Amino acid sequence: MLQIYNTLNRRKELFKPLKQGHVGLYVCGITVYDECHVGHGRVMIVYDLLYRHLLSAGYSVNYVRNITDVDDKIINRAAELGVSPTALSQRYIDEMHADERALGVLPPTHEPRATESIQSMIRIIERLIESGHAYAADNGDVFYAVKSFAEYGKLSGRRIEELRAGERVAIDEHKRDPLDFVLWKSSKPGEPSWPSPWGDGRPGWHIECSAMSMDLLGEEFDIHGGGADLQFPHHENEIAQSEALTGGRFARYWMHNGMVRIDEEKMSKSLNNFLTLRDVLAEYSGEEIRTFILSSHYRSPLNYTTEALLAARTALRRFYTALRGRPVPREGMTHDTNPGKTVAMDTGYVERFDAAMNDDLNTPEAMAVLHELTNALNKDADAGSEHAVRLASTLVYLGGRLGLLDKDPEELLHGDAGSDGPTADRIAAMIEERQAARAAKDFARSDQIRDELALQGVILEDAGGKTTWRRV
RNA sequence: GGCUGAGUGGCAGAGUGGCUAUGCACCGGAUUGCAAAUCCGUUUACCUCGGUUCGACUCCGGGCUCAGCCUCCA
Repeated sequence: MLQIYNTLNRRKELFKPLKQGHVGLYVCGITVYDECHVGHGRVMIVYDLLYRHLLSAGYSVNYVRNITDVDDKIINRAAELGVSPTALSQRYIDEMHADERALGVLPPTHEPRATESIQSMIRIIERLIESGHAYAADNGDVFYAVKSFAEYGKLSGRRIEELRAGERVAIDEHKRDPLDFVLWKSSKPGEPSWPSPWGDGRPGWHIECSAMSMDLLGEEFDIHGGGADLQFPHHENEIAQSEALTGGRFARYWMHNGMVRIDEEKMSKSLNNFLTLRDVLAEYSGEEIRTFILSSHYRSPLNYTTEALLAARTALRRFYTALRGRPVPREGMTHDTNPGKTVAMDTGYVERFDAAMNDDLNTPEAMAVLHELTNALNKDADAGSEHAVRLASTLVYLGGRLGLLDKDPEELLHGDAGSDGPTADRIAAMIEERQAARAAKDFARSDQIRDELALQGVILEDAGGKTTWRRV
């Protein structure tokens, strides 16, 4: 039974979907005005993991993750670069998708764009005005009246009187109350705009998510996720808009992933201390980045360091080394496979893994299960034994549940020669020569060959009378 | 100032009212021509001060430190 930490109540709760067997999941995606950074990667991976876990538990999941493709930052950036906002956002949507593929992230069921839901947003705003929760200012802006929603602050644990609106940013003179936030923004000439009852304009950020989630998941749905930095005010405002509109509940479980840090400080655009996924992918594989992100619990802060990425690389290599040369029936190894059905599994490890994942996606614990499984597998030298095949299958299956270990071990360990590395043929020839030297007890020559390859990033390993190799 | 959350061994990082997390690193051993990989074993811990308890790293309270939010942010 899955337990999820619900930010609304600040504790783990048993997950029960509204509709048996089905889950509606909404995640706040990104604003596409630049390349994704590691923090965005964490969001992608964390909710991908939840998605996979729900699927493997047998749910049908409607996973919606939006794209904000109209926003001040997009408009400004596009103007700077001299391109249209549409072209700019499309470019970064494509880049985001490429990053996701590299990280092994499954596509969500729906990926709505804000600009495709403008009519829904306008309808919601109209109804909010009718019910007295919103008001139009004389300049064409529409604001949400925060004090009209009695439960405002229930997600983030704040009280309206404690908020220091205006302390850090000048208050918009058109607001009746400093806390009010914009639902509809009048546009200046040349900016992207849509006609509305309040004049040409564009939606405010918060209303997008209310509209897109309700369009695709209904007025009330199961899980809403996003980064911890969105808790306030974004998610609080979503709740205020949506629940004021419907009079019922909006999302039932709120999940928030922790921030990625660099030098013990939040990685973010505004602090300009971010590393793009593109940067990191030049140095580490998507699978290594994914392993790094899975190494800590999703709600904890995660510090980005070279050491941590290298540790992920080491862990992954350990798994693949254990799987090397071991037959694993690959059919039926996808996320929706019922373990034990098509491939013999070690149910003990699967149960421990499930228990860890059901405990609010405890991935460090799940990874510990994989390590113990690897250890057990390494102890069985007979690759063809039924026992070894079962353990190897279980390892590949559980790795797959995390979106890992889907590569061929031999290919992965052999890696890519790159521009200056020796080719596989060259290595094979040198290994052959070394074997001859060893047979002749010419260990000086044998070691010379090994050292030479090591300098070129190739490690030789003699085991069981055979020599295998891998790139560092 | 307010609201969240966190402080675990050299590092990363789970967890539990009394019983080995796990991985990396280190040290010793096995294996190896020597290595690598692998296996076995060992060492290092729960911020601080009080309280509850037969017993607390684990519960409660104070303190200290750190991070996030109170502007856009994943």
